Amino acid sequence: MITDRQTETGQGRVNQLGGVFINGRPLPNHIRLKIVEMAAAGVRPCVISRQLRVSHGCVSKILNRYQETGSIRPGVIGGSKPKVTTPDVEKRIDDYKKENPGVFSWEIRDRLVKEGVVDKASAPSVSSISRILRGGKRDDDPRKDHSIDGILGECPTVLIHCLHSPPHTAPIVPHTLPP
DNA sequence: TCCGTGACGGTTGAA
DNA sequence: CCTTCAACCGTCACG
Repeated sequence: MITDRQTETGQGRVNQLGGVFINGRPLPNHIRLKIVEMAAAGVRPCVISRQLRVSHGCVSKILNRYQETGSIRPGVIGGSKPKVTTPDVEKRIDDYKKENPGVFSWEIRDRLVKEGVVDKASAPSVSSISRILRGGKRDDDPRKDHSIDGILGECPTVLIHCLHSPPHTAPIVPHTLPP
């Protein structure tokens, strides 16, 4: 059985501060907004944490992210990175390297094409190959920089303006609907 | 007391 | 359609 007051749906959980959250899922947008609003208004993080009943670790993280990226939104969850090479191709590259550790990337590319492992047109770039050679890692991760910070309409001036409205009015969320 | 950090248990979604 | 698995989540506890 689960402790605390969980909702019937089993989704809601309550943290040490009495705040509701859903484990594994981002905080709702209006709370993220509020955190940034308050910080912009000069409220200390510890106060924000207590008042909104969000763990200080989370407040810290969200504020930090906002400072770095200018975005209120959580990162992109789930899915896999688009792969430029198939697992099969990666294995071949690995094999070639094992046979001849000093091999150049362009040589590998040539060989992949020559042996018909890949089509000439769709062959991985030399830099892709060298990346695979180097790390055995995945290709580079431009995921974060891809984030488009404009789409939310989260202009700080708007946030501050929100803040100035009387506390009893409903929080004005500028149509920030997650897909 | 405040806050940065990372382990932890969790969910997600393209491949 | 089902499974994988690396990405992110917020909370908690430590320092």
